[in-house]
Amino acid sequence: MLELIQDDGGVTVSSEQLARRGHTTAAQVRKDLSHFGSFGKRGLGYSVDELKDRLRIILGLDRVWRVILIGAGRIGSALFEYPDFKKRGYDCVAVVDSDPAKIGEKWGERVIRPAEELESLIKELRATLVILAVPASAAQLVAERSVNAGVRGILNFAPVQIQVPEDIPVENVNLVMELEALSFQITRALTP
Amino acid sequence: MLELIQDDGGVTVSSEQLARRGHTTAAQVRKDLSHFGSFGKRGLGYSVDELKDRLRIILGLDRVWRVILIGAGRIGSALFEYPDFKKRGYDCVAVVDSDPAKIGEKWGERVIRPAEELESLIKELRATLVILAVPASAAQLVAERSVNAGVRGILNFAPVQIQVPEDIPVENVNLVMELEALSFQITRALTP
DNA sequence: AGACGCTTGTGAAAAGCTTCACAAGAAAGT
DNA sequence: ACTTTCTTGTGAAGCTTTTCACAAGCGTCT
Ligand SMILES: NC(=O)c1ccc[n+]([C@@H]2O[C@H](COP(=O)([O-])OP(=O)(O)OC[C@H]3O[C@@H](n4cnc5c(N)ncnc54)[C@H](O)[C@@H]3O)[C@@H](O)[C@H]2O)c1
Ligand SMILES: NC(=O)c1ccc[n+]([C@@H]2O[C@H](COP(=O)([O-])OP(=O)(O)OC[C@H]3O[C@@H](n4cnc5c(N)ncnc54)[C@H](O)[C@@H]3O)[C@@H](O)[C@H]2O)c1
Repeated sequence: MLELIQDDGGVTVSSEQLARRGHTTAAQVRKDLSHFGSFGKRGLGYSVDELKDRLRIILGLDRVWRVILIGAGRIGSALFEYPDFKKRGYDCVAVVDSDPAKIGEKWGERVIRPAEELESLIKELRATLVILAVPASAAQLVAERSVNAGVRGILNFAPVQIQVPEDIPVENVNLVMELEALSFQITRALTP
Repeated sequence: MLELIQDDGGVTVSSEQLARRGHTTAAQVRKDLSHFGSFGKRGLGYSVDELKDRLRIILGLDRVWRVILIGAGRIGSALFEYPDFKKRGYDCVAVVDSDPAKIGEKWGERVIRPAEELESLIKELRATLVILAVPASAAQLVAERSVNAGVRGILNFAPVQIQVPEDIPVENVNLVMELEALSFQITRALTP
């Protein structure tokens, strides 16, 4: 988005402009940014270059995150080939699966590794994140093993609530719930 | 989740129990449920059966929703084979794609239809929801066409903000953002 | 029937978040 | 140098959500 503004020839951007694009208000943008220091110029706005740098640092995007994909099934393969992860700094350094038929299969540059190697791969490759794309029944165990091996965050596709220590963030992707959210909004609109 | 409680032999469940499982507080659960009427029994809790029925109605899950999948690519094929959608009342009644090489391909019971038929399929099959699994560049146009043909809600996988009328709910699935949320939380924990 | 143990439903208080409003600062023109 | 025009940063006000606290209700045991 900031790139678009630069392409339009802007070197600075006001909270008002950011708000319009981000479906929010100018005051909100300023409050949010002020939490991370004050780097806007009064009367002018924010330097797009500086804003990009700051956001990169604030969001922790100023480095490449090493990710291990656990579960080489349907959703796993779609995710593996999703180019945006790499583009945005998430490097899938390994894929593991428990199915002997899949182990050894070549996916692009990577070979599917056996699930038993999960801990050693996390340590050797210094992976910080895992993507959990295994059946719900396996999710809790695999998550625990990952955390014990040193993983710092989990993106969970299994439709279960995973229990891990408080300081390990977990983001859940529950597509059924997203559809249910749509159903709810549609239903509510009809019966107020 | 309510099924689990039933399997454990519970016919009623207290707000306290619900809260523990749902990572929230008992007061919160009661407030939420009280918005839809008061159907708990004091001293006892909520009847699991009744709660299930009520939630089904509240969430609009008491009917089957007809969904059309737009884009038979990597993520589209993973979603199509995801059994939980059907199980939870979301029936994928058609798949469309613009790629001539894919049109006509058989996916289970369905045949991939040409993208031009989108409007007529929505009308004929009375589809209420679409899942947008097309490249970002095509998403806005396809969304507009869907809404004009009568779709009431959109689950959008393309990494763009879609503009549709206010009364059409859109749920966005942005996996890169989920990873960035993890990165942010991890980074923030390190540098307070 | 009455006492007791639990749990809901709901005002009221607290906390959190958003919007308002404006002094203060930065550039550009006069 | 002064005025005008923008726009930030931030207390204060306003609003929403969450938590607290407790009377009222239900079932059970004696
Ligand atoms: N397919 C989808 O569109 C979709 C969408 C949302 C969520 N999900 C969820 O994602 C998970 C995977 O779904 P899927 O459709 O890819 O299923 P899948 O059966 O195609 O793939 C699961 C893979 O995990 C592997 N696996 C099982 N146990 C393992 C373990 N202990 N360690 C490592 N690998 C193991 C299996 O061998 C298999 O290859 C499920 O929990 C599902 O509910 C899937
Ligand atoms: N692969 C993933 O894991 C993943 C994850 C999140 C989001 N996404 C997003 O989902 C979308 C699809 O991703 P993908 O990996 O499946 O891509 P893909 O290229 O594999 O599939 C896209 C499909 O859409 C079809 N298509 C293109 N234009 C169309 C149109 N106008 N009407 C109908 N069909 C059309 C193409 O023929 C293709 O089959 C992209 O926007 C992507 O950013 C993908």
